[in-house]
Amino acid sequence: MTVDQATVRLPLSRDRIVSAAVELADAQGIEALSMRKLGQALGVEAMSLYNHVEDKDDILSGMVDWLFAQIGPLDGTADWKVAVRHVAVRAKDVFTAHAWTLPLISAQGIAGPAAFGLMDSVLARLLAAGYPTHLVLHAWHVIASHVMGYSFQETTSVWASDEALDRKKRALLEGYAERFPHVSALAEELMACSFVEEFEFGLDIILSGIEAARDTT
Amino acid sequence: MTVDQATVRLPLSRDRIVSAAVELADAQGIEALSMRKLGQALGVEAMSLYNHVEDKDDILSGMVDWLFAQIGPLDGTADWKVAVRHVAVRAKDVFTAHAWTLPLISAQGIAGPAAFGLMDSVLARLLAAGYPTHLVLHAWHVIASHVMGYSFQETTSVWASDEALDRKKRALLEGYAERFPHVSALAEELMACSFVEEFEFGLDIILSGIEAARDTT
DNA sequence: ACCTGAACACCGTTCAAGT
DNA sequence: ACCTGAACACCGTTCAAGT
Repeated sequence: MTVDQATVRLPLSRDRIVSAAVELADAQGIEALSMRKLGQALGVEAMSLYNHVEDKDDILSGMVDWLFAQIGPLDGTADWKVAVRHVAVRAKDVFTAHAWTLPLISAQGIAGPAAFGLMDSVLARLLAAGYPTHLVLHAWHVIASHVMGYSFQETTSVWASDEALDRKKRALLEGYAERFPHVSALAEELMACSFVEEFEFGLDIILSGIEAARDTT
Repeated sequence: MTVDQATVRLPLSRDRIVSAAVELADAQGIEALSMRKLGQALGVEAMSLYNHVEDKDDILSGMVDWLFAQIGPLDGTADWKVAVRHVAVRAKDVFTAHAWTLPLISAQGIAGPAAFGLMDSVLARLLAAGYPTHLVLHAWHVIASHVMGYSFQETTSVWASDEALDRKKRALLEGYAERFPHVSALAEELMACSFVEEFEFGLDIILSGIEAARDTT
C-alpha cells in the first residue's frame, strides 16, 4: 500500500540474470553483452552480479541451457520417428531464432540439466524402439549433427537475406562471379532456397537410414 | 654476409599475420589471441598490424579461409560419391584439428576465396553427376551440415576425453546420474565411442539418401 | 610506406568498505 | 547477506608523430 512498493526491486537471482542476458543478446547481439550493460539492464552495478553467479562464463552456460529448456520435452507420439522428427524441428527453430546460439554453444559446450534431460528422453525412446546401444549413440550423434549443422548454416549463410548482405559482401560476391561459376550460377537459387524444406529433406533421409540400419542387424 | 642480415625481419603481410594468428590460437587458444600478443609474436607493436589488415575481424576471417585452404581440392576420383566422401572426411579432420574452428566460423561466417572454391568444385561435381539444381543445393547443405555438426560435437562434447573432464564437470555428471538414467547408463560407451566411425556411418546414409532422391525424380 | 607511443573507451574481476 | 566504488590488468582502435 505504500509508495515504496512501486520502487521495490525484485531480488536478483541466477535465473533473473540469465533471462536478462538472453533479452540483451537478442536485442543487441552477443558481443554487446557485458557485465556492466547487464547490470544496468537489471538496475544494479555490474559487481553485484557476482553475488549470484560465478562469472560471465556461468551466465553464458545458463543461456545455453535456457535454449534447451525452450525446446521442451519429447512428445508422446506413438511412432518414435514422428516424435524424434518433431523434437528435431523444434530444436532447429529455437536455435535459429537466437543468432547467438552457435557462437555460445561452440564456446561453452553443452552440459546443463535441460540439455541432459532432452538427451535422456531421446535415448530412452530409441532404446524402447529396439535399437542396440551402439546404434542409439550413432543415431543420437547423427541427428544432433544435422540439427546443429543446419542451424549453423542458416545462421551464418552469406546468402541468408538481402537485408544482411551489406555492400562489402555484395562486392565480394560480384568479384568472385567469374572465378566460381557454379556458385554464382546457383546464387539466386541459394538465396531463395527454403531452409525448412531442406532441413526436413535431410532429416527424413537420416531417420530412414538409421531405421534401416536397425532392421538389418 | 653481414651480421645485420641475421636480424633483418621478413616484411609483414596479411598472410604472415594470419599464419601467426593460427599458430597462436593453436598453441594458446582463441581467447588468448589479442592484437598485442599477435604483434609480439611477430616482433612488432600491435598498431603496426593495422597497416596490413583492416581490423581484428579481418584476421579472424583470414583464419577461417586458411582452414578451407588446408582441406584442399576435390580429387579426380571417377565416382562422385567417393570423391565427395573423401573431401568431407578431410574437412572434418581439418576442422577438428583446430579447436577454434567452430567458434570462429560461427562468429565470422564463411565468405573467403578458398571456401568458395571448395563449394564451387563440389557443386560442379554434383551437377556433372546428373543432379537437378534444386537437389544439388539440398545435397550440398545436408553434407555441409553433417561435416560441421559432427566437428562441432567432437569439439564440444562433454564426453570428449578423460583429460578434459575437470573436476567440476565430473561432479556435475555424477550429480546428474540418477536424474538422467539413460545418459548415465550409456556414459561409458559415450566416452569410448569412435567419432570417426560414427561420422562415416552418417555420411554414408546421407550420400546414399541423396543418390536415391536423384534416381527417383 | 611503414612503424610507434600515447591516448581513448571499453572489458572482466577483486576487494575493502559500506548497509 | 547483499550492494558499491575504486582499482587492476587487460582489450581493440585512432591518430599524430616519427623514420
